[in-house]
Amino acid sequence: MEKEKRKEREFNLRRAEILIQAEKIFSAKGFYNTTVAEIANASGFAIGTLYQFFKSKEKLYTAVLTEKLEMMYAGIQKAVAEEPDLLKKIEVLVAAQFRFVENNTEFCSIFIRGDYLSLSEGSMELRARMIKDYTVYASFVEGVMRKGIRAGVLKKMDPRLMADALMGIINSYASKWLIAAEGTSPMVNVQTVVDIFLGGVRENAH
Amino acid sequence: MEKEKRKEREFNLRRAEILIQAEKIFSAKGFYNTTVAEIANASGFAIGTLYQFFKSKEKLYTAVLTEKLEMMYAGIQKAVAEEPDLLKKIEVLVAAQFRFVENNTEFCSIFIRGDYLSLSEGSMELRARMIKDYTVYASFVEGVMRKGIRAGVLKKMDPRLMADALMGIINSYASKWLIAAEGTSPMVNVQTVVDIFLGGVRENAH
DNA sequence: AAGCATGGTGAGCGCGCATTCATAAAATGA
DNA sequence: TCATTTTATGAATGCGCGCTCACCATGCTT
Repeated sequence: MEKEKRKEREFNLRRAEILIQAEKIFSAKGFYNTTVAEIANASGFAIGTLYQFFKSKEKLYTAVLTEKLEMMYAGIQKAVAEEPDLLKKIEVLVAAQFRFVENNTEFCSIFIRGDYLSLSEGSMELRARMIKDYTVYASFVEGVMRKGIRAGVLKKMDPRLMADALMGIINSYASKWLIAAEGTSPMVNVQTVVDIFLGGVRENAH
Repeated sequence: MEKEKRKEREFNLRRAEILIQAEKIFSAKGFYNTTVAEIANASGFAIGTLYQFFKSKEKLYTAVLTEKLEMMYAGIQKAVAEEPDLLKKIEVLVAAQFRFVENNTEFCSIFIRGDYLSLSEGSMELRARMIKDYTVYASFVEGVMRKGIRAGVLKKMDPRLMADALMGIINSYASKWLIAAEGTSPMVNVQTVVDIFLGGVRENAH
């Protein structure tokens, strides 16, 4: 029946609108200082209406967090997979991550705040899911490193430790940019990250 | 007057006991899921008594966070200053930081949780102080890099970006260890961090 | 157009918790 | 020992906010 489809489309539109507003507010004030009334207000619905889309404030927060995060991980993995050159894969990864941060500052602020680490009881679920998603992604990065090692373009070293180091550098630059973000793009640092990660900072003998 | 001294000593002892218990609980459950009653209970005081030591829950949290953090920064800076060799300064820095993490897991968990990013209104104070302390520390690390560059042992590169990269790697390893911490010491990774940071992960031509 | 149903509404309920303060206990000192 | 100051106590208070639910409006069917 056609009706049903339209209904569903509208439902999803409304839901998406709520998610957008929630993202803005959670990003500005954090989970605990955001009220459901505020989100309802911003998205033009009554409080009760929100509860038709999301069972609880925590579920709403969970949706904001997980849906985009999975998109990000998937997008990066796709971009990296499409680059054949093993060393360039790393550059593509860094660039993809920075691009995502640049285009999703509010979302990333929520992520960095890390309120999901502190939700009570009920949402060990969310915590677990975030950790799982992260682990899967980290394993992917580790895989990139492993291939590099096999091919002889990267040093023989625990690929997981390599992956952690790269992700740490990226995270550091991204966080700094999110806090300071003065008109610049994080993309200007892609090459620096790659250079440091691949070649280190030591001035080698000439 | 001698009395006054004893009073003060006792006051500080009680205060310290409260801080220790608060650290434990905040670290386990986060700022928002910890109740003042719980802390009072754990430290063996009545609720009202806590308020003679700390004006509010936020002030208590602030004290837990800032007092040790300043110790950490000071300790690391001292250790690094005492090492004359410019390259070894970096190793000393990494080791000092990891040692602190190992000996202060509860405190570091609170720090990593980052609830201080989400406190409302009143504690823009705390947020500002944390950022200031961090900035000062980052400038110190930057100074270490700058000296290395001047001396020709490090590449000519923005020393602040170098510092951010190093701190990012350290942070990544430290966080991972705090979450997983299975009997190992984070110290086993000092050399890896230094190696990656100084020499990168690229297999250079032979 | 008149019922019927589905979805929207927001005032109010209930609860959890930070904070206070009247009172009790302890310390001080004469 | 008693009067006085200082410190400890935890029941009671007040408030903020997540969530519910009795009612309303819109649209669909006949």
